[in-house]
Order: sequence, then structure tokens, then C-alpha cells
Amino acid sequence: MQIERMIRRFREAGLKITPQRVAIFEYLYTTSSHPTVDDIYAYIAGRFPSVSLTTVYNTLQTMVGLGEIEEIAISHERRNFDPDTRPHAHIMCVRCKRIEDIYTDDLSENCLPESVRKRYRILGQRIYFYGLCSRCTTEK
Amino acid sequence: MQIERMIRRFREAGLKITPQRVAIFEYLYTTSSHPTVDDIYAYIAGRFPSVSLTTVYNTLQTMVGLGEIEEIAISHERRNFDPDTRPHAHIMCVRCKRIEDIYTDDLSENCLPESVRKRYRILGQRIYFYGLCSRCTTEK
DNA sequence: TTCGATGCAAAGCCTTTGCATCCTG
DNA sequence: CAGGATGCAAAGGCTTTGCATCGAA
Repeated sequence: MQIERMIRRFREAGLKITPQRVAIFEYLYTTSSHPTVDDIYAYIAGRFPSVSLTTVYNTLQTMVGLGEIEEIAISHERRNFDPDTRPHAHIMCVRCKRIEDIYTDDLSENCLPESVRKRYRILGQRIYFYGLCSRCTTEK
Repeated sequence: MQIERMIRRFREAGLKITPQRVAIFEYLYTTSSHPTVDDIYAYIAGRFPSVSLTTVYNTLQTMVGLGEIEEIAISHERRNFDPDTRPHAHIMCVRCKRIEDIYTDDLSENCLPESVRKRYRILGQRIYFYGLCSRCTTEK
């Protein structure tokens, strides 16, 4: 299971397992969405009233560093995290800001011309779509 | 020319043409890069020492609203703007943060499955690549 | 002359930093 | 027991807001 995996991952990296960190793992891997720092903080604070934002920031940064979660830069308004590191695209509704995963085979690595590819060591890729979801198209 | 075009665009939209705004147009359309708010502010301030950040923010927001420039969300660290609104991708060096344009025919609209497409009115798309540029690979 | 645009200062967010204390390993 | 992790408060950036003044049309 994902949570056990993260615990192992942290241990192997010489990092300590704290109840706060475990709670963050739990939240990340049992929520289907793409939580923000505040989403995570709100949840953890429900279980550890004394938890600090600092801890949430630290842990998320550590997990990003381990390559276990990814930051989604789809919007400057918010910083969302994605515990699913398989290559996939995202679509955000510009009105309700909800983010949805898009899984597809064609992730257009191919759109990278040779001229660029030979001047970079490619480390990652992101594909974002923006639109109005059906709910927001209807409302008002 | 681009600057004249923007002036016309603003007039048509019932907006006023001020020297500050013209200076912003000039900077945007004579710089090949992907400036941040501060890049733009620094330039304008060189010509209008009294210019305020507020004016830069306002004008950029207005231009985004008119669809004349685009915000690049490739990084949460900075907010970059792109005066080139033709569909194209970007690649950022994760070390020096430089952003480069990538023009290519295959912009993988196709990677959007029917199941998603029918639930959204698609408004835009962004493709970002992350890598290490040759200069940064060599250095240090 | 009018109403939008500007500039300044203050307020607001979000994120990071410093440091003493805590607790995992 | 040692060193990493936590929590708190303060500092820092960036962006927005409010408001009086200015100036394009």
C-alpha cells in the first residue's frame, strides 16, 4: 500500500517517521483530488491540533525531493500537489478551479524537436488544459 | 507593428493610451524573452522613475484579459508573461530558470480523450518541459 | 469636463527562516 | 542520547486594495 511504501521510502532515505508525516501520507493517498498546502494542513490539523504549517511545507518539499509527489503548476493562484507520479496530463476548470487527471498514451514527448532535445537534458514534462466544466457551463 | 496593434486594441476596448502603457507595450514586443513583472517594472522605471508596480500589474492584467499576452505557469517561483499568443510550448532550465519557446506542429490537442472533451468547453492548453540546458550541464 | 489611470501606502497572502524544544531511532 | 523534526513567531516576497490626484479623450 502507498502509505507503507512512503514509510519505507523515508526510512531508506534516513528520514524519521513521525505521526504528523504519517498523517500527511494518509491524506495524500486516500484523497482523489489534488490538494493544496491548506487542504493538507486543514486535515492534519484536525488530528494534530498543534501541527504547524512549517511541518506541512517541510514534508511536502521532502516528498517532492524524493520524487514521490509532484507539484502542479497549472495555476498561479494555488499550488497543488499530485501523489500520482505516473505521466499524465491535467485539466482545470477556470471557474471552479477543480483539477482532473487525464490519462492517455500519447503524451507528446514527440512534440520536442531534435534541435531542443540536443541542447537539454530533459527532466520532466507537464501538459495542462484549461476549460469550463459542464457544471460551470450550466450554472448562472 | 505589434505596438500599434496594441494601441488600436486598447482604443477599441475603450481604454486609454498612457505613456506608461506604451512603454510596457514597447518592452513586451521588443524583448525576445519571457519577462516577469519585475523585469517589466525595471525597464519602465528606467524611463518613468515614478511608475508604480500597480500600473504594471494593472496593464498586464488588462492585456491578459484582452488575450494579447499569456501568463506562463511553468514555475511557481516566478510569473512570466509571453507576448506571443500563437500556440507553442515552453522549456525551462531548472537551474538558470531561462525559458525558451518551442514551436512545433504537433501540439497534441489529440491527447485529449473524448470522455474529457465532451465534459469541458476547452479554452486553452499549455505544454511545459523541464530540463538542464547545455550551459548549466557544463558549469560547476 | 469626465472618468479611467496612476502612484503611494497599507493591507493581505503565502512561504520561508531562526531557534528553542521535542522525540524518533 | 544525538540529531533530525516540530512548532511558534517573525521576517520576507509578491500581489492586491483603497484612495486621492492626474490626465487622456
